Amino acid sequence: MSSPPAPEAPRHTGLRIDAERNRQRILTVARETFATHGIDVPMEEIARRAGVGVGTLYRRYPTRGDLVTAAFATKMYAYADAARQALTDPDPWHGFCTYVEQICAMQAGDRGFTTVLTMTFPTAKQFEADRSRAFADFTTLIDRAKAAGGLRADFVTEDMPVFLMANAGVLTVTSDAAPDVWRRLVGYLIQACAARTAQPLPDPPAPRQMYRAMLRATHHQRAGKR
Amino acid sequence: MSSPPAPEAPRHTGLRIDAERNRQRILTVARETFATHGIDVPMEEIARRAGVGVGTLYRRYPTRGDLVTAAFATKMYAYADAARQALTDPDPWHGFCTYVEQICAMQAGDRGFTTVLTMTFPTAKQFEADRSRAFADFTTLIDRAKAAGGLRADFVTEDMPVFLMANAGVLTVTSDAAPDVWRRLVGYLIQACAARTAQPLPDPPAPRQMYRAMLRATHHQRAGKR
DNA sequence: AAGGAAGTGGAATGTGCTTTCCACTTGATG
DNA sequence: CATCAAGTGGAAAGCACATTCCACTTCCTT
Repeated sequence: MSSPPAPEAPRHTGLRIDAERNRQRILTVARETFATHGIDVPMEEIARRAGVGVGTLYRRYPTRGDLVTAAFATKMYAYADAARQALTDPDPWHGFCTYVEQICAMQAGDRGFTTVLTMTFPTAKQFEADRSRAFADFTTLIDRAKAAGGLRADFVTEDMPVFLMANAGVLTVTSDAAPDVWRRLVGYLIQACAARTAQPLPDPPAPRQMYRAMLRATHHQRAGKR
Repeated sequence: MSSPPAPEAPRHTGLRIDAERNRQRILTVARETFATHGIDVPMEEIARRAGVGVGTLYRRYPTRGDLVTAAFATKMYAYADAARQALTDPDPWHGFCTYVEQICAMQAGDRGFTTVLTMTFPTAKQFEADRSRAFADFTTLIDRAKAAGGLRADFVTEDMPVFLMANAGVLTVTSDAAPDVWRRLVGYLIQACAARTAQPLPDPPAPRQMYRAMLRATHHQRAGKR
């Protein structure tokens, strides 16, 4: 359905077949568990659900970040792909709106991904490459949408992560008890992006700043470390 | 500066003076610590900083929720008061915008309050009474702002907590590295509230739903419990 | 100034999670 | 089918935090 080959396929890992089978089980379980419980689930629980010992889990994925990026690799690819796809929409403004909704919907459907989209994992090469690709394509998307006249001129690429953080905030509180509330937020946000409405806005963040913000420790915002 | 008496004053607590002094120290320290580190700081750390033993802290405030609501009582009062004040603005739309900005700024200035505004504490009577008063006055505020023509007709009271959750999401990620980003979000949100721009929105949440969402356990969203 | 109620600190206990380590098992290879 | 590198599980150690408990101290009363 898209251009480059999806990063699926049972690529040869050089592992013994039983080990590879375990690796797959771990990934499958991690995806499910992160989706429903968020990326902070105990490593122990993932191991248990996957039917392996914690030792096995740790040997394959020494840090939580390694497991997270491995588990979300394909979703991250899909994320990048969505921007590429949005570029093919004949109506750039419609493409923009659809894209924002679609990504926020991806967040809404996966508690882990909700968080992952607001963080960076500097050591996960492919992962961050996908994010960069998404950003690059998104930048093109907004340029077009501005040129075509739908999108306000002062919208910047960095506004997208801001929207994702806002959506994450709504989702973490409401996803159980009021699972559609995020749509309401996104409705407001998208309307605020329309050129038609534009009033001046506070300055956008510098890209460097956003990067640093998203860099926060994997083990979520731990309180003060003295 | 406002109508009812602020809940400050060294009201007689029936405690021995040394005990009362400790209680005050605990509250002061809790306010500072929650503000900079969020409401999840270890009880132990608050006790240490206040120069008391954990035992003392626990006897005075048996649960974290008790301490949190005690520490934020005056801020909660100020929160409610802000809505009351906003009603005195001769321009209802301006009053609305100022109010939303002001509350979001309160969140930005206090990591603990950021979270507190997205939760309910059913057992803290005064605390929840203040919240209700804020909601009630806010409802009046939006009715006026709609009547005066600035605010879109489909804005509802429940949108405010949604905005607060969104802002909380942005703040938890950016408050260290990019502390002004929340202003950008709020800029978008407020513009989206303008009647001038209004396009149909997804349905708002039911009040009951929002309540349940904000009811989540005090010990933050713990992962899965099996 | 003495007695007792009120208040205190912090050691102790318990829980939940991370992370390491190694004796044992299993699949691949000749 | 024997060998052994690769792989495994789970016990154990360590850490951070919550929460209880009670021998001791401090204030207040008379």
